[in-house]
Amino acid sequence: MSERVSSGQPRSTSDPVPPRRRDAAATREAVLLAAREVFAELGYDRAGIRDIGARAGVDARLIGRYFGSKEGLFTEVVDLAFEKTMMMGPGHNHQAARSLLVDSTPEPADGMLIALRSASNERAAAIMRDNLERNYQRVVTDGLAGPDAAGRAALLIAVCSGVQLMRDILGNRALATGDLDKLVPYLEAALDAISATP
Amino acid sequence: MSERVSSGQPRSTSDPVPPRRRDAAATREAVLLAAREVFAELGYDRAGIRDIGARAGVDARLIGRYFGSKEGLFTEVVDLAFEKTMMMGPGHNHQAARSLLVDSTPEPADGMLIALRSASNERAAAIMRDNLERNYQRVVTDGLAGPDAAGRAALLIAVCSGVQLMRDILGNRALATGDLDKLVPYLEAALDAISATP
DNA sequence: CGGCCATGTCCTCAAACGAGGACATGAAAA
DNA sequence: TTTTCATGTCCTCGTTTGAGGACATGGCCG
Repeated sequence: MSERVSSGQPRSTSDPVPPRRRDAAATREAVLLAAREVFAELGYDRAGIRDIGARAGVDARLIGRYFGSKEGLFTEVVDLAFEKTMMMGPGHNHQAARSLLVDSTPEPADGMLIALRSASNERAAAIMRDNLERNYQRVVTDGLAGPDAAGRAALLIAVCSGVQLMRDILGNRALATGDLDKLVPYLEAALDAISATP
Repeated sequence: MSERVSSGQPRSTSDPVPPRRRDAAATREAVLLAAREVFAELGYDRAGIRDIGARAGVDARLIGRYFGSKEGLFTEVVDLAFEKTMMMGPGHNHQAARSLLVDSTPEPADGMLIALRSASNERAAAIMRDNLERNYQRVVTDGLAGPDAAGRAALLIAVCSGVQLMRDILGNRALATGDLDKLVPYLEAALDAISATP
């Protein structure tokens, strides 16, 4: 089965500093960071507040006090995760295609990973939809000229989401091995076809 | 394995409690149909064998006897769901784009819906990846000329998956309302950019 | 016509989940 | 220094999940 976080190893992967006693802000931050990791790995449903608390080195009950509920925590995590994301549109498509196909670390696309793995939950999907439209999609829309900018921005995000789904979540072999560089021009052309002003 | 369906009509959506006699084949069929619906609605994790059994009008325990486990049932459902799916590639892209954007019923894309909603589970993802590569992706690949046909087929499927994710699962408003017909040419052009022989 | 095995139904179990209230404690305020 | 309240910890509860074994029953074969 998947690895369980041991109670004796409470430190987050990016938080190597142990001496934190009573500091609400630092605790909140540690919980948010751990939650972001766990949500990205397991999705909303499979991520448990016990896992998150253990990874943050914090009692699970504290999450309820700070964020109200698991759903409240998820909302804040999604806010953070979509703050800086991969850009698309004219002038960005080559980099986006490369980033999606050949780069191995999906670090900046953290938000999308959370979205893909949490899509099965209706409440989580609604939270992500609102945040996506209000922040990320808005930025992409602003970068587009021509008619139907909002719809085309949604298409661009959809294309990138689909590639990431097939590659990182389903683990499709055609997108995991071989000459992925050869596929970059195709994906780039597809993005250009949507973002180019007609 | 008798082929008759004497004890009832083919099960349909929201079938409450049909009178079931003793017919193993019909029972299997009813369970598979109900499971396909429930998996498409809720995804692998949230779908319970109790739900499936209730919708099929069958004791939940019977599922364990017929299919071994929930995972075994899922495997058979995925086999069925990808049997006939939306076609992509040269000559199909306009119809595919229309089907994804303006058609409201995602009935033929049943398999993709299951895939999108079950992506969070690693075991389910592996089952779908295998089936997708072995059946659906293979057909799309055969319809493509030129180099890197397998990778480009994966890209085509990825694009369509992404659109369906944004539209049907996340419920993005830019892809749910308004003049979706105006977006069809963009999506079609994107698909063409991938499937056209360079 | 009668036996019998496939078919269907019921029970339970162990584990994991989210959420909540009572209590200890340390760090800042007076 | 003393007070005090935010901060952190532990407990339980009720629910739901997937899975398994024992028993009733009915349709087909002998």
